[in-house]
Amino acid sequence: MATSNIFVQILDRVRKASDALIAAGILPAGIDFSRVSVEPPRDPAHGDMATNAAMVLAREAGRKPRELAEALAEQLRTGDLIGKVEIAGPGFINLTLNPAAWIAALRTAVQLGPRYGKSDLGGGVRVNVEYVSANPTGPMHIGHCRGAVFGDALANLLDFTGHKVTREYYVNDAGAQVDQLARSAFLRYREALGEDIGEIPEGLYPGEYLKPVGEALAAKLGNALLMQPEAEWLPLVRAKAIETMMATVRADLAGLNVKHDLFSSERDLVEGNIDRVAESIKWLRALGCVYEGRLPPPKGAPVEDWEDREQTLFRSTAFGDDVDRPLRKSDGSYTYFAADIAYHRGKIERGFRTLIDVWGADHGGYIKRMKAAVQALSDGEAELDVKLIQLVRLLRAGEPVKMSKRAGEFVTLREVVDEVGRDAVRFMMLFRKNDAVLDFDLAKVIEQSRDNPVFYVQYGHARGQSVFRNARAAFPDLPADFADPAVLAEASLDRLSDPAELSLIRQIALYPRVIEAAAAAHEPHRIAFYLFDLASQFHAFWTLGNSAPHLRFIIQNDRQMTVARLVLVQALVTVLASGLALLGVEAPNEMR
RNA sequence: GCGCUCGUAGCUCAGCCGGAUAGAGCAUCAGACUUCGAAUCUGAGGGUCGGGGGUUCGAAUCCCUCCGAGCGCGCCA
Repeated sequence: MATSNIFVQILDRVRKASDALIAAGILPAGIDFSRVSVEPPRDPAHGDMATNAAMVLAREAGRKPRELAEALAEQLRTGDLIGKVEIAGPGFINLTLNPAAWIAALRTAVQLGPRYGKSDLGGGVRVNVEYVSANPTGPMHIGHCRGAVFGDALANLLDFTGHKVTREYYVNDAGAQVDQLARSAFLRYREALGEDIGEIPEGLYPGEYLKPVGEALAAKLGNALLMQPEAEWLPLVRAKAIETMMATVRADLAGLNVKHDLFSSERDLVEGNIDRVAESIKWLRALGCVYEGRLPPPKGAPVEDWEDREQTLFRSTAFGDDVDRPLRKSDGSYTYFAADIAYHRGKIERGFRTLIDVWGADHGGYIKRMKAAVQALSDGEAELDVKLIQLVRLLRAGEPVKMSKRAGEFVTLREVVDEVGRDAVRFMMLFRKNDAVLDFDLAKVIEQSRDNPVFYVQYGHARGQSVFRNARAAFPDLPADFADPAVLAEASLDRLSDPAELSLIRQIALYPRVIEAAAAAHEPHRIAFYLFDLASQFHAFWTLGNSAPHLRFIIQNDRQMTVARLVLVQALVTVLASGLALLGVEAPNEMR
């Protein structure tokens, strides 16, 4: 796939210029080109693009940056892409492209349509993205949803950039929490049989969402469970409760349009044919990464029931962690970490060398040991990137929404989606860096104003589509498809020469670069910010038409100009729709 | 005490794995509707990028240190 990233195309030109200098003996052969970049300058007066090549290569070449810049500039002046080459500051080479180069970029965008911005950056490498992985102990709330949307968008983005992505959900269906879930459900079962259960005891789940589980059990089994000891009824009730909760979670995710390829069960790791946790520990022990030993007592907040005892430890300090980490609890069962090791080992065994985990920020202290485990499990060949998702503060018109976790009263994801819509939730969750706290204001996100970025961007798309509707009324014989190469070849795109038009085209041409950077950094929020900027430029250009009628999209007596402008609008809606699709947000044709 | 994530305009935040004179929105003030959607746009004021060192041709960005905030610190997940 040839890149549609015009910055990469120009970087190739710079590389060719360097090659020419190598041939001329001005640069040494095999010089390190890796730090050379071509980027848009902050100040438009510096041209369309700037390269740091002369400054970066100067040292190794043993030449002054400006002198080298002169030599490179001379080479860059050849060819038809670049119109103006200037040397500035300490050795920047500022490039101004010929308008034809921008027009070509515009044509590319329209012609590729939904494929514009796609790249083979990932080279088909398999990437495992694990996200949500919320405990099946209740419906999803607003906190879970940010990680869900983030993971989903990141997976979309990686897929778009040539990675083979598997989307996973790790179901924590083992351990003490789901046992407590089972006990809570059992109370609801007794309640359903007519018993007065009073208050739900501390430590259990008080939410009313478990009532249907109790009722279903009562309807199906009558009072059969009441006679049994806990050891007998618990697995049964637990399975029913988990099944019901996971069905809820899946429905909640579907409501957000968050997709997963695979739900992996923690319980299966232990209760399958093979105890994969024991197997993983044994395997690591053979490598010398697991041993029996003692840990120093924890610092900071004193632990009341601390007892010094020998235990099974993972040697995470060998991989940069602060202390070695226990794999078994005092009752002999595995720690969460031990199971997670087995789970990640499974990912590696399935062939993944790039792992991405999306976690809540409160799990930050867990990163080092998990990375250490992945190092040990893969002999250093797999890489784990953990994306921490900061907390969401739910507001209504600036006031915090009251929630009491103890009473089981929290605003569920479903309620939020029902109130403000999936698009608003998804876009806002991505309109912030993942590691920064996010304020989500239920009142603001449904505002129809510039203050609300969701609306602002979607309105940009709708406005673009309205141009087509109006244009077809004015010129009934317009081409059906502006992405048709024949239409594009015939259109007089060189008439798009106003500075405002070229500025909009430049922003459109930036899209592939933004996509690649966002994918490389695992930061989908960059797309959201880019779309906001793009919409902003479009709205600005639109308003120019108010006072300068010749800059309107539809020129009644100039069909040729109208077609050229429609191609520009086509590019705009193409990119807005593409970016919004990556974020999982609708691109509406009208906002009414 | 240690570790992690942070600290950018009055407020909310961007700042593209080191680039040139640090950007946007809100708020404030001043403007643009017989308009292809004014649900929008234009302009102005507003900054020691928490403080201080260091690396570099060049630092909001990398390193050290201090200050401040949030999160975490066997046998919860």
